Amino acid sequence: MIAQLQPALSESLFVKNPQISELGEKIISESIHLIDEIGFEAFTFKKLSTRINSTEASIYRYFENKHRLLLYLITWYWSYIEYRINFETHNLPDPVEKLKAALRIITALQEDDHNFKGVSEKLLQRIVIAESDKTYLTKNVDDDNKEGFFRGYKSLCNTIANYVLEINPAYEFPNSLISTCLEAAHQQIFFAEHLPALSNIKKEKDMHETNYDFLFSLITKAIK
Amino acid sequence: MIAQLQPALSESLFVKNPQISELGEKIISESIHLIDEIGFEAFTFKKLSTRINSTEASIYRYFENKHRLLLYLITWYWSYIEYRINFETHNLPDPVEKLKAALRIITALQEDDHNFKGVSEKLLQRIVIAESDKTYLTKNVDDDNKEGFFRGYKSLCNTIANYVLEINPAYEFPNSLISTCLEAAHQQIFFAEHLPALSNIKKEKDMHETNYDFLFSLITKAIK
DNA sequence: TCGTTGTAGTAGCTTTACTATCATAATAAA
DNA sequence: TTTATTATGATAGTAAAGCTACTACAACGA
Repeated sequence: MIAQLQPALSESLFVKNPQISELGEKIISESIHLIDEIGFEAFTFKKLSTRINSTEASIYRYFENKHRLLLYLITWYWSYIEYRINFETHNLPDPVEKLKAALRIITALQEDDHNFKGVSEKLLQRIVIAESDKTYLTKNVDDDNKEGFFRGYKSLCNTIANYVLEINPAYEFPNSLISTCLEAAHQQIFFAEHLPALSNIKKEKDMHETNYDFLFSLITKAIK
Repeated sequence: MIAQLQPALSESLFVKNPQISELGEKIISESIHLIDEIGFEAFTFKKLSTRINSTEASIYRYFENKHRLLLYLITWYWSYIEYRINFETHNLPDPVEKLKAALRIITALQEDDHNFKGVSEKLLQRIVIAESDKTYLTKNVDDDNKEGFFRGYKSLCNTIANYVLEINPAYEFPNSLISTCLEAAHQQIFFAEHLPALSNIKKEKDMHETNYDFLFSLITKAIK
């Protein structure tokens, strides 16, 4: 299981694999907490280092910069989601059921199941909601893409787009539809919490269920 | 016309109104060029000041920081879009036609029509595509929202959501649907250009038309 | 026990983000 | 015409961010 959860990380996402040393693990688990607390802009290696009783320079030995660390965390999250989707859809013959299962996993509030030492899936989901778009909204997208940093996200999008094509092979925009919904899946939660005028999802009662309903009906009607 | 295009900017978006002085206008027009060229992260008041032969301190007299300047630009863009939508839909009785007109304006490649001195709508649209999400993806969203900084965007979303309700008063998620589509409208262009695996819109041929088709069919099917 | 390698810490540098002070030119009010 | 106000510019300074060069040391295999 843990081997599965080691994401197929493009070699160059890190300078040195953080999963093989104690310091590396502390960097990962504490960066998740710190980014969630203060946000990615205010997050620095300096702050992280004092928190884990280490030094800035030591963290730079694992990650070239904080942007790469964020990319690592987000990539980890999506590969974890894709692993769970593959697991859950494995014996489902009906593509509609596969689509439902995938959407359930994506929209659900993640619980910490301690699959990997120190990684909080719950906090990671909050980071995905608030920070994931920043991984690609940079002037380096094209280079980062060439390096394969977005492979995990693209793969997830493609997996689900293929369910769509199984349901309706004639639908013209499967990838656009799914990327739109993957983005909306976290955007709508963010809007519900911070800009409620932009959403009909209410913060209080089963926001994640409502989000699922919204997206599932959006997809199924679109591809009918 | 120009009076109309002066966006209803919340007072506190700027320290001093940039529209009333030559320096202010240079700050606006050149910041658009500079942000488009080097991206918002690399953009600094220092770089902007040397470019307009002024000083950092002078720019700080207009905007508290670069984030507020970005907010100003994005707000300007959306109020310009809403103005054009109001203008174009003014005499349309059919809500479907209003929806179409709005979506056309949003998805179209903007042309510079020199409505306002030095402001390039074309470049502004590119900034919206690449940078607009960064206006709200911060730890300050709630405060910024209380200050009314997102009023323009929320108003636009609401205007179009009302067309949706006119078409189908029973539809449950008008605001979620439209905010999803407003976001997708620029995301899909970004994906087409930088992460093509996430989109079926091809960079070359009438990408904006295809984007319109994708979004229009998405909305109409969703609310049927 | 020597040398290689891996790992972490110290110290420094440059840039960013911002503020404070002073000089001066232009404009408006008395 | 003098005076006050405002707008910009010049200069300098601070704290933090982002990054790098250098050094220390422990573990290990030969």
